Parts: sequence; C-alpha cells; structure tokens
Amino acid sequence: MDNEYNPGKIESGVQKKWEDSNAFHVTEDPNKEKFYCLSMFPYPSGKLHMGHVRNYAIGDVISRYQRMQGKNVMQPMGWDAFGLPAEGAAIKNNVPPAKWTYENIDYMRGQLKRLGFAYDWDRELATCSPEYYRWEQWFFTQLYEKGLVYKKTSIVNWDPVDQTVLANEQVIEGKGWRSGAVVERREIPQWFLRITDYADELLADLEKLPGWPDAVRTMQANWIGRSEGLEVDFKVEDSEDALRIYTTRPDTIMGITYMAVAAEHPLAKAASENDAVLRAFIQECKSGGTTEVEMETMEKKGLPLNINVRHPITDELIPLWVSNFVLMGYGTGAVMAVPGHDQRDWEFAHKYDLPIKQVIVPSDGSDHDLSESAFTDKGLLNNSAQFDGLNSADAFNAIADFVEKNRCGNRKVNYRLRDWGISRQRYWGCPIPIINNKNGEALAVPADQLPVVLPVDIEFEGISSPIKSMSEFINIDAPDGSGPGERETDTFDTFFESSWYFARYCCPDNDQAMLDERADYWLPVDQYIGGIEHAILHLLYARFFTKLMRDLGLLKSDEPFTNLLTQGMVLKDGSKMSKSKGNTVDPQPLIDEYGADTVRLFMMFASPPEQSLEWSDTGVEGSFRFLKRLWKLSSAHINDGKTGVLEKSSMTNSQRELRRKIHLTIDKVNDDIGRRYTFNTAIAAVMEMINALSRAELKESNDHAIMREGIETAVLLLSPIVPHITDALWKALGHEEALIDAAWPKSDPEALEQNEIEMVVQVNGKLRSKITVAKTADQKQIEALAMTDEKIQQHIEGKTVRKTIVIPGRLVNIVVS
RNA sequence: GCCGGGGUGGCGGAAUUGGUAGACGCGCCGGAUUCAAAAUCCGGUUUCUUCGGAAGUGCGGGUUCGAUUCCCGCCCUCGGCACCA
Repeated sequence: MDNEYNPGKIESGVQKKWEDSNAFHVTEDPNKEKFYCLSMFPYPSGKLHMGHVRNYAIGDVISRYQRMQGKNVMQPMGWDAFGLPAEGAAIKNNVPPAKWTYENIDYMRGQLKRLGFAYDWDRELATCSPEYYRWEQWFFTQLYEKGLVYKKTSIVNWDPVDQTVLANEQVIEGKGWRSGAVVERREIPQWFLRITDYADELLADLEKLPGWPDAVRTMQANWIGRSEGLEVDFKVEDSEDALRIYTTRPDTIMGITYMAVAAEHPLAKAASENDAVLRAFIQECKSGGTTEVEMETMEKKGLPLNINVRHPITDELIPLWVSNFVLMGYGTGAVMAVPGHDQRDWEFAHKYDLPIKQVIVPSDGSDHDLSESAFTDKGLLNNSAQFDGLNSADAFNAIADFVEKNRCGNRKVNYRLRDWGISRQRYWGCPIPIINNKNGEALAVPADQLPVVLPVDIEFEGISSPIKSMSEFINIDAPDGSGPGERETDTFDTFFESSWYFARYCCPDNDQAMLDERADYWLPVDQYIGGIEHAILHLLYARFFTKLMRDLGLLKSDEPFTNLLTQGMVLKDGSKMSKSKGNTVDPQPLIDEYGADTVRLFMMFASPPEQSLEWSDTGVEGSFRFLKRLWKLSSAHINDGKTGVLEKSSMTNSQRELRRKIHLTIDKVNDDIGRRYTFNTAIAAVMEMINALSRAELKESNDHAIMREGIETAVLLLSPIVPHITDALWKALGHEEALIDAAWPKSDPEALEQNEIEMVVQVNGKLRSKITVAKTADQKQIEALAMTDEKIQQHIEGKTVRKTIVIPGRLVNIVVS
C-alpha cells in the first residue's frame, strides 16, 4: 500500500463505492432494532457553513456507531426550503426564489456528499415542493374542521413607508431595514393554531423526555408558564361594563391602588374619543416593534383615563390608567396594580406619584422598606380587613372563594404560552388553503383541490408578495357554490413545515397520504441533533404537531424525539461566525485542501458537542497530522508483512501493558461515543493509544501481533468519525467485509486485569506521595504501606494523626495536626 | 427586562459519582535530520520559588478530611424571547 496519505484519492473512491452499492439506503426490517438518527435539516442559504458541518458530523458519527452495533439505522436529509432570505435574494438580484432555492440545494447537496455523510438520499425532501406541502395544507384543513384553527387580529411590525409587514429581523433599531422609517405596531387578522389547548400535555410530557437536556426541558416549561390564578371582574363606575383582569397574586388584591389597560383596550379607545391628549398618547403607544424585549425594556408610560372601577371586595373606587406596559394580546389587556408587591407597578407608581400600600408582611417578622422597592415575596396579610393574618396561600383560597361566591370572578389556570400565529404576509411560503366567499366566510380548500400551488414564475416588482396582486391566483369560485371567492394570500410560518418533516422522511414517496404505517415503524426519532437556538420554538412546535397528528390518527407516538443533543455554536475569535461580523470561515477550501476526514475529525475533537466550538486553523492542521501518523503507522506495519501470533502466556510486562492500553481504549471510546457523546475525549483516547503503539519496540512475534491488534482497534474505533481513511486501512489490513458493517470492538476482560494498583497518598488533602499496592490489599495493609512511605514519614513526623481516609483504588488521606 | 447556558495554562479543551487540576491537541522553546528550508522525529512547556516548597479553576463567602465539582451572593459572557432559521 501507499506510504503517503492521499485523502483526495481515498475519499472519492470510498464515496463512489458507497454510492454504487446504495450503502445507506434502508427499509423497514422488523427483525432488527431500528435507530432513527436525525440532524436538523438546513435552510438552503447558498453553501454549508461551519455550524452545518458540525451538526451533520455529530449525527453521522452517531449513525455509523449505531450501525456497527447491528441496528437498522435511518439517517435522512432534506431542505427547509421556504423562508425570507430567498425573497431577499429575489429582490436584490432579480432571481425567482424557487430558482435561487433549488440551485442552492443542488450545490449544498454536493457539499454534503463530499463530506461523506451516510444519508439515505432516496428519502430526500424539500419543503417548497408541492408534493411535500400539499400534505400540510391538507393537515391544516383537518385542523380547521376540528376547531383547532381560528382567525383573530394580532399585532405585526408595520413599515409606514414601504406599506408592508416586517419580520422582527427586518426591524433594525426600531426602523424598517429598507425604508428607515420608524416601525409601528398594527393589528391585522391572522390564523392561529390552538397550541394552548395542548399546553398541559406539552408541559406534563416533558417528564417523559429523560433523554433531553434539563436546560431545554426547563426552558420549555418556563415558556409554557403554567400559572394558577384568579380572574376578577371590576365594575366600571357609572357603566354596565366590567373590567376583567387576571392575577396570580390574589393575596395582594387588597393592595390595589390603580388599574391599567392597554392602549388598544375598548375602554381606552372610548375615553380617547373626546380627548386629544389621550388620543396622542394612544397613538404614541403604537410606535415600536413587537418583540418581548422591546415591551419589557421600554420606558413605562401611562395616563389616567378619568374612569374609576370598583374594588370587588371593598367597593372602593380605583382610578383606571392606560399604559404601554399592558399588552392587548396577552391575557385580558388589563391588569390590577399592586405597587407594594410588584416591582413594575412600584416603579410606575413612583413615576406618577400613585399611592403604595403594604398588605403583605414578611412571615419571619422582619421589616421591608417599601420606599426602597416592592416586597414581592409571599408572606402574611396585613391591612387586608377580614383576610388579615392569613398567609399568602390561605389568602389565595379565601379571596378566590369570596369572589366566586359573589360571582365577580373565578379561579383560572393561565399560560404564558400564546396560541401560535401561523400567517405570514410573504410570498416564499406554503399558501394557506383558504378561500373566502363573498359573504366573508373563510372556507377550507377541499381535499380534491389540493395542493394550492404557489406560483413560482413570478417577479418581485416592489417588496411585497407578488401573489397579493396576482388576480389569476386570487380569483376562484368559492367551494360552497356561493359564486366567486378569493384565495387567502398569506402563507404559513416556515415553522409549519419543520414541525412534521421528521415524520415525512419515513414515507416521502406516498402520494396518497400524509403518513403511512412506515411512520410507526421509524418514529419516534431515536436521536435528534441540532442547534441550541432551537431549544424552544422549533422543538415545541414539533412536539405539538406530533400530538396533533396522533389525535388525527396519523401516527402513534406522543413525542417526536426520544433523545435530543443540542449542539453549541461555532465561534471565531470568541463570537458567532456571521456575515455581518465578517468572521466566517468557509469549510469548502478546507475540505479541498485536507479532505473530509480531517475536517470531520477536527470538528469532533475541538470541543464536546454541547459546548461552543472555537474555530482554529492550526487545529485543523493538527488533525491532519494525526491522520498522517495513523496512516504511516499502519502502512509501515502492513508493508512489513509481519502479522505475528499472540502468545498470551509469554507476554512481557510492557507487552501486557500495551495490550491493556488497547483494551482500556476500547472501553473508553465505547463509553464516550455510545453513552456520553464526548467525541473529543474518545479521539484523545485513540491518540494516546496510537502514541503508545508508535513508541513500542517491534522485536518478536508478540510485538507484531499487538501492533496489529492496536491498529485494527484504532481503525474500528475511529471509523464513525473518519470513515474514508479507515475504510482504506481496513481493506489494506486484508478485510473483505465492509467496514461500515463491521462489528464494534469489545474489550477482552483478561487484557484489562492488573495485579498492582497505584494509589495517591495525601497529607491534609495535599498530594505527598504515590504507593503501589497489590490488587488484593485490604484497607489496613494500604494504610500501613502509606504510613511507612518515606515521603509521608517526613510530613507526619512529630504530628498527631487524627484520621485516615482510604478510598479503595484511589487514594489515602492522612489528617494530622 | 425575563428564561437558560458558560467562565480552568499563551489557545481549544480534560478531570464521568466530592478524591492526583491541566489528559489530548494547538502554539511556543530547545534538539535531531537537512547545504538550507519545508516536512518529519525527540525533549520541554500553569505561575512564583530561597529548589524545601508555595499559590492556582471569573470574584467574595460557606460546607467538607478533601471542592473545577455542592450551597449563598456578585461580575463577565453567550443563546432564546413567539415574523431569522
């Protein structure tokens, strides 16, 4: 074999072999344990970036490892192909989004193949193809029928100059990215999915996901934000109206000193009719974007409405304010304000000189200075009439009972989670399959008229969606026979597509149904891998869709992903690689120069997958160097032609030690790849083994036999990570069988045995000496050996030994004074 | 602002269940090889040191025979915050 490592030649040869034999195509096999390994599919933005390479390298290592465990492994790949950047490219370069997207897909597919990922390409799908999105249109109409879809108004970013809705990303420092105009909040009608109907199940089932990181489960639980509280109606003075609020702290209800409503609230609108100052304020409240950050960090402002409401318990009159910190879209659009016990209310009260009343005192009897801050902990009620002396929990019940008895409120479970708005006023997305008839009724497009195909032969004249002015798309007879109707021109949120693609991979060729029984063979996904930035939205929506599909009888699983690996980001000079920062590194030139194996190896070696990875050009060279050393060691051994025969009974101590190293490495790598997913330490362990083999003297048959055992072990252990070079070495070592189907190595217990163990001896917790003890030594013998050690004698001389701690197999700690 | 991570040599990182801090790699220094260089190989590499040791895992405190690991309080930094994907 060649003495030189030539990755270009090796990799293209191995890849051709895989392709010709369709090596990664799988079908359902009831006799084998299945393993569905999925990496989050990419948005086809143009070319692969380092984050993709990292994500897909991790998924590929896990897939190949599982295959060597004898499992029936499916690893598919596809394209999350709808999205905003295609429209940006269309506007900028006058290229249709479909053309741009499909060209990007072609290029990126080539890159993935060049990296040697073990995908079943027969399952490839692109979400922008009608064959894919027709089923989510159909699914939407089923949900509509079941009442899980509804229409309501909600706020969007509005660019008053370009007369268009903007995505949050298109709002730069409160201004439209193209026009530079100050963005406004505007309410428009949009479609929603009732995800809140599933809030309890989505929360409870997090318990069924022990294979997910705790951080992700915590974030999802906090996002859903289940709270138990009280809904209370406050009568509006001189009116029949009631103002409904929701509170999680009914125990503080006696401390209300004012109330507040959102600018869009009907009471505020009504009050502003004859009040120019109020009108101006309400208008001012509309400026700004829609993000939660903006809402939470903006300066809190308000104006009194000169309306009073009656306290449901005391019947006192309370002034009503309008404020920008209350949101119409969240809860009832009105809040009770208790400045003594809520920090935001406290700050607002200070600003507008509103009274602050203490009705809760700390239960430990300490004092809280209300002039410094609100007291937000629970405690004992005070200044609260008949509720005085109750603790917060008892007061919650007493007050809830009171309002329920007096029919002015009731206990209610609330969620921070809001229903999912799926309408987008954009072109490059899946058309929402709705036709509005002339009576203003929204009708689902009948199944036999699906898919509603997005016209792709279009041009962007301005920046708004071309189908919004395309009469041949819009005008259509209503399906109820009522005459001419109009198509919905909004498209789905692209999260809609990515919420079920994992299921479609199981049966991408079915043109009669969304899913079939093959989905029940493969699902749930055994291992899902993707960026931590998807911890909440994408993963929550995919969980939600799984439950919807289950309830429509399309599949059997409750959860989509059994195990989740959230990979960290790829950084350069400490910050995320991004075009705007100009610190991107294109993986392609590195693949061209060093080969796929080197790039894959570096990605897996530089840091554990959950952590961020700091990019290093010299680190890549280091990985390349290691592969060259592996090649050299192997070719020297193979070309030498001496295979040797291991005579276990005649092994020298150093031979025994080297062989022990090999089998320790097998256990270590198996644990690191199979259980811990710390590929970096797995690689380090193989490097240590290769270093040890390189130092070994080759004198007799045993030496050659151990060398061969070591090299074969290294090839097998590294094969999921660097599949090309190991395939070539495997063949050169004389194996006929394909490496991808070779059995994963098992350690020989006999090789791991050792008669003596090294133990550390500490004095007062500080390392002072090391001793070698027999494996069979008991605690007393170990202690005696430690005490008589020369160096230890020096440290305990003249001192009193107070205690001796022996941790078998590890250390002895002698405590002296 | 809210929710969730992270912080260890010059750098990436290791230490898996509270038990030897710095594995492995990069970089750097020295040496071998070479006319020379590249490549390769060998050795060294936390800091301070009176060469006995001492200090040291973002900062301050605590628990423990023993803390990178557990607890409390801070600082910095990264991800998400519902229309980027």
